[in-house]
Amino acid sequence: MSSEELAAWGQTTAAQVRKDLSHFGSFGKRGLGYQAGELRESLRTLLGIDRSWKVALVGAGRIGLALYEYPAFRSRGYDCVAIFDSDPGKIGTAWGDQSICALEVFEEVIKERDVELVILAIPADSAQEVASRAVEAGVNGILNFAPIRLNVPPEVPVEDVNLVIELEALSFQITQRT
Amino acid sequence: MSSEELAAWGQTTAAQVRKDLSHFGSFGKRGLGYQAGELRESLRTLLGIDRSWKVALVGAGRIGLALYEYPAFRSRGYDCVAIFDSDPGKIGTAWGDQSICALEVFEEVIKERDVELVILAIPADSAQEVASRAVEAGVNGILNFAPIRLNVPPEVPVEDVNLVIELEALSFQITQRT
DNA sequence: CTTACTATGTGCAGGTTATCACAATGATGT
DNA sequence: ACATCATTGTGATAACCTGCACATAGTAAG
Repeated sequence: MSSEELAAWGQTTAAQVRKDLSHFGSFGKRGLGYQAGELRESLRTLLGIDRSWKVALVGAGRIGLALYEYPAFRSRGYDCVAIFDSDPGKIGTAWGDQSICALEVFEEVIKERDVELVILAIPADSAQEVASRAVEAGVNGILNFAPIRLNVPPEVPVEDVNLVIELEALSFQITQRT
Repeated sequence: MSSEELAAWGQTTAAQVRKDLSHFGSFGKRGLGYQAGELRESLRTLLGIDRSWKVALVGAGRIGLALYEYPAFRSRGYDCVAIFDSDPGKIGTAWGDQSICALEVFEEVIKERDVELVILAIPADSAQEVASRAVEAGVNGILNFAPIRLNVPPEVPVEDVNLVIELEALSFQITQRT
């Protein structure tokens, strides 16, 4: 596979592909291109996705459920090993093989099950508190669906998914188009 | 409100705030700062979010449901005026005040209800087809949850939300941290 | 009215990112 | 063995973005 092909696939340019890859090493053969399977495995290792990650889901609402049932999730090695919610009516009930835990036992469960990533699918007003507790409990990264900027130490990466902002970005581009 | 305050709020610098705003005009008063409400309205107009947008949801699965029930959605002026699904068992049933339509009547309904934005919450293998049909039917923008790069004409903006990539970005950052 | 003060808007400099273009290099065929 | 061809990896160049620093302009007080 040539950088040209990879570029077409990823909506970028051949030079960009080569520069980006060269940042991490030399993966191709001159005159021939890249051996796809081999490149794939190198990148998987490099990106840290050649292993499985233990994930906890906070928030057993509709977004939480959608994520929990998302097939690509498990197939890509993200194992949900705990679910939390603040609603007493949900605590103790189960989704699949996971029973929903109370936030009171958050730290305890996180440590016990060696959770590395936390997904926050809760309202904005409780997100900061849970995020701080997660960091304190030793979590390594946070995927945040709450529409709020989390304040966490810089060594803990946070990825934000803000659905409203995505829609607003569309609105802006359409408005500009004219 | 000073650019300093705005910067602290948005996790950036005062100079950045002023530069960004100056791109679109002069909103502040020297020696005084920005009048928050006034700035807010100017930006809303600028971003095209000072009005409501008609949205169609394609895919009445768990992700679709989570989005449909997401309160921030409607409160920000995004009105879901149609829901589509390919599952015959779902067609005709209703979510709230919206009855689920078949994809066979997609173009018809899109045009009839003046849909401007389409949210794709369907599997990757049917996403491209629906996207093309949406563009053909005159839709102005697409919010895509399918893990695939959509091929659409450049005048139709697409925003991608790829949950797996978000998690993988976290994995990468954590892996690099060491 | 004048002076002191505050915070904007912006020219400039530094740094980062993207693009170009080509020498280096390995494969292929004669 | 040699020439040809294809495609990489990378130095040089250009475009872009960020942050600084200050002249500018509006406010407030005496």
